[in-house]
Amino acid sequence: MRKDSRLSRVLHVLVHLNYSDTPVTSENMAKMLTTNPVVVRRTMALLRDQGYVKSTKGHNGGWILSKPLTEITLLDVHKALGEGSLFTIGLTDEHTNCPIERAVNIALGDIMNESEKLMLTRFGVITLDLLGKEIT
Amino acid sequence: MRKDSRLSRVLHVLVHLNYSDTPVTSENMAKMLTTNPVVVRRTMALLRDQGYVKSTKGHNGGWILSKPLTEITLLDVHKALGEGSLFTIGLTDEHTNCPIERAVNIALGDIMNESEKLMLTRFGVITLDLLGKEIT
DNA sequence: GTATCTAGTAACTTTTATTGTTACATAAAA
DNA sequence: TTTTATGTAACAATAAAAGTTACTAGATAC
Repeated sequence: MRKDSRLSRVLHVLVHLNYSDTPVTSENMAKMLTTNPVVVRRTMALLRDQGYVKSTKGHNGGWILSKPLTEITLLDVHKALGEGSLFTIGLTDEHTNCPIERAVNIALGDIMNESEKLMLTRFGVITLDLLGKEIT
Repeated sequence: MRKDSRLSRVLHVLVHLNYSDTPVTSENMAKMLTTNPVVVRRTMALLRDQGYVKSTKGHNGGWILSKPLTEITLLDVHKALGEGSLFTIGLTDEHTNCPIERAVNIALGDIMNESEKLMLTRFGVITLDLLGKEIT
C-alpha cells in the first residue's frame, strides 16, 4: 500500500521556511524534496488556503510563513492537506443488511475511531516550533 | 488514498464459515465478496499458512475453519494478511542527516507508534466469536 | 478409470490514485 | 520590457492492488 508522505515533507519545508529571511521558491523546495515545482505549488496552495503561508510572484518571490510556527500544530497541517482516513484499513459496505458484516464493521470501526482520536489529539498539541527545538 | 478492505472482508467470511457445516468454495466466497475465486484463494492462502483455515480439493471441497473462532483474534487475522503499516502517513527518508527531517520523523513516528500500539492491543483481545455475538 | 469438481499458482491485464510533466497565463520586480 | 516567480489546467507516467486467464494437481462420484 502506498504511503502519503506529504505531511512529513510539508512539515520539513515549513520548519525550514522559518529559518529563511527571504521567500523560498517552489523550485528550491522541489529540489529539497526531490520532486518538481508544480507538485510543490499544489501542496503549498492547500496551506495557503488555510492561512499558514503566503506566496508572492515575481523577482524575489516565493513562499513565506504567514503565522509563527508556535501557532501551527501538526493537526492544522494534517487537516490542511485534506487527508481522508489515517488508516490503510477500510470497511466494507456491500451487505449492509448482513449482521455479520455489520458486526465486523462496528468492531473495526470502534477501534479505528479510538486510535484516530488518540492520534489527532496528539497532533493537536504539537506546534511546529517544537519540532525545531527537539533537534538534538 | 486507496483502502485495503481485505481485513474486513476476510473477517466477514470467517464468521460465515463458522456457520456452515460443509466446506465453502472459493467460488461461493467470491460471490459473497463480489470478487473472483482466484483473489479469494490468494487471500485465504495467507490464513491457511497460519493454520486458521484448511482447504480441500475435489467434490465437496472448499474451505473450513481449522481453529474455533474463540481462538482467532482480529490481530491474528491482521497479521496473517501481512499488512505493512496501518497508517496512510509515511515518513521521509531522504535527508537523514537533516536535523529537521529527523525531528519531524521522531514526532510523527512517536505518535504513530503509540496509536498503532493501541490499535493492535485492541485487536489482540477481540476474538472472532465476539463478532458473531455482537450481532444485534 | 474417466469425468467432474475443487484448489494452487504463475503470468498477464486492468484499474485507479497519485505523482510528475508540459504549457501557458498572470503578476511583480529589475 | 525582460526576467523571475506563482497559478492552474490538461495530460502522461508510475505503481500498487485487484482482476483475469490458463493451466496443473488432487479428490470424489459415477
